[in-house]
Amino acid sequence: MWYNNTVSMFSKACEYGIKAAIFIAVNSSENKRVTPKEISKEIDSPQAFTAKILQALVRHEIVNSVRGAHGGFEMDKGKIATTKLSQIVYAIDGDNIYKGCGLGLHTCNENHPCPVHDKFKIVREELRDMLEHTTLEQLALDIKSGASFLKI
Amino acid sequence: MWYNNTVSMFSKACEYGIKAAIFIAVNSSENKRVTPKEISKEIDSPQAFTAKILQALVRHEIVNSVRGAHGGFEMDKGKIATTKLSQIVYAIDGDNIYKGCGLGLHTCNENHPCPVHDKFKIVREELRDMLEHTTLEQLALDIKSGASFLKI
DNA sequence: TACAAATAGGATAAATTTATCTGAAATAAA
DNA sequence: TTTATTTCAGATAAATTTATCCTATTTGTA
Repeated sequence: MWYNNTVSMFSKACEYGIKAAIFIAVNSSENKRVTPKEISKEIDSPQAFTAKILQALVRHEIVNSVRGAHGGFEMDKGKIATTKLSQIVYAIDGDNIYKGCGLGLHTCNENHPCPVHDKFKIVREELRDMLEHTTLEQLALDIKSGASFLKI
Repeated sequence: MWYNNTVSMFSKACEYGIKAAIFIAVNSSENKRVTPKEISKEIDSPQAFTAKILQALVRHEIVNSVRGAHGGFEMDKGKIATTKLSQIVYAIDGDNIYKGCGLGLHTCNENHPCPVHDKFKIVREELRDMLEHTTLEQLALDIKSGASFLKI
C-alpha cells in the first residue's frame, strides 16, 4: 500500500532535545555534568545525532557546555527553573507547530482564514499555553521522584 | 546555522488531502466532478503528488473516483455530511498525532508516563475531539459562503 | 472501432530529516 | 609538555517524505 506517513507532534530531533534537556536538568540539580554518551544511553537516542542537537541547545543558551576532560553539559539552577518547554521546541522545530496555519497557508489569519482556522485555534492555543507554562524543573522533578520516565 | 526543522501539525500530503477533500465536497454538493488538475490548481498543490493522495482517499473510501472520459472525483452527499476530518488524517498520517506519545515513547501510558504525558493529554484530547467532530460538510459550507479559503 | 479524456500504478528523482564519521580545538591532569 | 578526554564543526550517508514522469487501463463519444 502507498501512503503511510508517521507524523507526530515534534520532530525526532526535538523529542531527543526535550529528553536530553530534562536529563541534563536532573543531573545539574545534583551538580553533575553529563556527556552525550551518557545522555544518549539514558534517553535511548543515537549518540552523534544527539550531540548535534545539544550543540543547538548550547547555541540557544539553553544548556551550557564545558569542553575538555571532565567536561560535558550542564545547566544553571536558575535556568532549570525558568526554562520553558517552548524555548526548547523553538530552538529545534521553530514555532510553526503552535503558531502556523494548520493547512500550511502562508496568509492565514482572522480575516483570511483557512477552512480549519477556527477549529484549530483552540488546539494551537492549548499547545502553546502548555509549552509556555511547563518548566524543565517541573519535568525534572517528576523524573527524580520516579513519577515519569525518559525511555522504553 | 544547523538545525531548523519546519514542523507542522500534519504532513504536506495530509494538508493537500484535507484541502482536496473539501474542494471535492464543495463541487459534489453541486453535482460536479473534479479532476486532479482542477483540484491542484484550486488548492495550489503539485498535481501528480495530489493524484497519489487522492488515490489513498479512494482506497479509504472517502472519495469516489470515476475513470475515463468525463471522469473525476466526487463524493456522495451522505459522505460529505458524515465524513470527519479524523478519517482523512487517519488515511494519510495515521493517528499517531493524537494518540501517540508526545516524546515518541512506545510504552507511554498512565502507569509508565513520559515526562510530558499529563501535560500533553489535554492538547491531544482537544485535537482528537476537534478532528472527530468536524465534518467535511461544515468546512465545505464555509468555503461556499466565502467565509474561508483554500489557498494563498 | 478508433480516439480522446481520465484514473491507476510503478519507477524514479529531489528535498528534507535523521544519522554517522572524522578530525580539529579545548582542557584537566599526570 | 604530553596525554587522555571532551565538545565543536564539517562532510557525508541513510532513510523518509515530497514530487515527477511514463505507461497501462478504463470509459464516453464520434
